[in-house]
Amino acid sequence: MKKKKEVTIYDIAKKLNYSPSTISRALNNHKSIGQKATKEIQSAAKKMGYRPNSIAASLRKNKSKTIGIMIARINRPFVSSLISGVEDAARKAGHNVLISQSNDRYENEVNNAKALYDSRICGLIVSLGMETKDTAHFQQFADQNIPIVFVDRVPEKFNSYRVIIDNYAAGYRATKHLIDEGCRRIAHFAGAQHLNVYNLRKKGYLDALRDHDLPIDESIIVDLETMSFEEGKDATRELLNMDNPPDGIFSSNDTAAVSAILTAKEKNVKVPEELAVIGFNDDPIASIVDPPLSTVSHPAMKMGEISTQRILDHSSKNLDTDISEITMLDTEIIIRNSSRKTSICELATQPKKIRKAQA
Amino acid sequence: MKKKKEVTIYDIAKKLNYSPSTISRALNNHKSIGQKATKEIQSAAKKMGYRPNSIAASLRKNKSKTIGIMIARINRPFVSSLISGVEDAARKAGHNVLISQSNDRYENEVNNAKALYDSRICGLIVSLGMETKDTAHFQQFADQNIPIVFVDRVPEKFNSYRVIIDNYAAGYRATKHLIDEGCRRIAHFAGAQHLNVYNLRKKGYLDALRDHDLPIDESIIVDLETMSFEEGKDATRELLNMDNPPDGIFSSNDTAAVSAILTAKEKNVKVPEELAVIGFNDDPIASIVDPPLSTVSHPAMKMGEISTQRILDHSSKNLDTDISEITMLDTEIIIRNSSRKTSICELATQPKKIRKAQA
DNA sequence: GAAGTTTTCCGAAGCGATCCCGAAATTTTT
DNA sequence: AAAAATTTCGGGATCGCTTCGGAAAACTTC
Repeated sequence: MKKKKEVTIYDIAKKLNYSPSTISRALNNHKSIGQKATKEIQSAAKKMGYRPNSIAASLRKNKSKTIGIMIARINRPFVSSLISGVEDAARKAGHNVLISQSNDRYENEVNNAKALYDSRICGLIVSLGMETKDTAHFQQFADQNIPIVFVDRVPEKFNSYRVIIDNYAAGYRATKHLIDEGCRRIAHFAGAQHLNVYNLRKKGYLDALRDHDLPIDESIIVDLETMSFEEGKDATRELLNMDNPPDGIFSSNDTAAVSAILTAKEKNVKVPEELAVIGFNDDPIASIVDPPLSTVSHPAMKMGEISTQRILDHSSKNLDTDISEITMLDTEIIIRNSSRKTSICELATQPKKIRKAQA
Repeated sequence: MKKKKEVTIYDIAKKLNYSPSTISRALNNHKSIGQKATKEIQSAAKKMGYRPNSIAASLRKNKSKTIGIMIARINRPFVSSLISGVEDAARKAGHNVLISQSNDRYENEVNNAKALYDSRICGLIVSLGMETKDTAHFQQFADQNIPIVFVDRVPEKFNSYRVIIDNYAAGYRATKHLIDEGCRRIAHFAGAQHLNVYNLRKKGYLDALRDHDLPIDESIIVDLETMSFEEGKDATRELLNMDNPPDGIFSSNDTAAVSAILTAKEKNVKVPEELAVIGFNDDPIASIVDPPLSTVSHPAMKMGEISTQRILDHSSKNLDTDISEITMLDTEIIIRNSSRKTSICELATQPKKIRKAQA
């Protein structure tokens, strides 16, 4: 196992007849080191193939430049875009990104929290898993003044940063849009209600119905556990088999919404004429399905960037973790043909943005 | 900035009247420590809220339990699934995963390599960026006996691990499938030819044509730079405007293939009757587009798991990096309606798997 | 019971960098 | 030219953990 000896600051020190401390400072452009010395040391370091050992630096400084991410599953459009945004922003600031996925299992989330803690991350970005109802496993970070940013799926109460969208407003507007298009009996695919995102979207849906004097029928409000394609399919079948089937569906995600469209087509129910559909997330499949799916778009990547910024700011300004700062971002309702009953029919692939859900 | 004092092994040592070395060993279940002592120490550690500092351990042991990933962009179906597989496997083995994306820029790839090196990862998993033609920036890892696993987009020559699919065979079979369905003039959307994946798929395409005595027409072989939706759209338009338009397209990814389907529909060209289409990757959009897209499926998550396993094995067996081991995985051709001209028409959403592209 | 084995634990030296404190060298001021 | 101020650099402790080599304690064996 051949292995080149790694070059350390001691090696450079010996070679140039400086002390290790001077080398360290010179490499970090410390002002107390002369210009010639700094230049000499830096070029020698490069020539010798020196590479800083950030593990050693982290240990000594007692803080790392690593941001941890906890999400349920990476391979989902929203999540991977979120992470992409985090990585971009972190990299620009010279930070690394450690990922961990819980696969929506609470137990994994707890263990991942430990693992991330043990590697002494300087900040944590979390989107809660499906099963998570308790947040005690995050306390250890707060105790050590490690900033936590909850994104999208956030807990009710936990002093920390929160980067979210206005789910209530988005749910309200999505529903209102269907009403505006002439729907009078709108079903709802609701997700796990202990999660803020699904809970608030449903609230928005309910209030929109109320405000427009439409009856609320619990039989067409379906609580889907995982909001999967199959669940959506089954739910749509049942809805369409009712004596009094709905003329619209507001689904809290695109996966279930797309399955609704496909299932309707299978049963020769015309979308949007007989069944208008609107989803949530603006996943790639939304613009591909036929007819293209109206939906609510999340600024996923931007949410990642902002979350990262919160952590960087927190660290640089040396703030305390017991603050509670909420950042609420705009959503956009994207109208496509799956819900366009009355409007003039535009090109299917041309999304038309209406005014923001949140000013 | 309140901050609970962190508990170290010294704190435990003082409290229980043991030496720090004993604490360390007990916590690691070292056999040279008595059972009662081990149990006593471990329970005290838990009670005191001790959490190991893996940074310190890494420094001392001169190796970390962190696997680095370099990819072009996270928010793509294939890549995010790959990463998901890596994370799952790594987590099971008690390792962390550091991610970095180059956004297909060579310069970023070089810088990310430095950053990952500086954090002393124990292994690297790479899928090359679009611009990357040179692999010198990976040499530093090999020099330190840090295993590198190239996945999917791999370099021609570099002693390391490689986890790939048989792109040639897949390209051949995809093309042959179109021929079998009756296509006689098959266009090809080819990606950047310095990348193995696109290069080999094209080779397979060419050989399939030759073997079936079909002419090769360079004017319907389109080199798309990024294989984006827009590029695919433009290319399809041009192809369909030809005096002698193709009756089939084999696209090296699904994005461009889907754009071909949508563009054809726009121009009232019937898919698959007048234009059969087959893509590559089996992205979620493939099964959603109408008609559903035939494609070649990658075992993305499994590729991630295998890559991780290579690194873990390498570390545990203390192997040398100058080996060259290739793992070639099976692909599956998934036939959907976008290419089903002759076969009995089955349910659109029912993929039909034909025999493996590679035995 | 003495000698040999085995088990159980400790001391201390690092891993590679950072940074406080002080000293030496240089420049500026009087 | 001496004193003061400034710049430039070095010594050495330290971050928290691991591990080699050895010693003390416990247990075997004849």
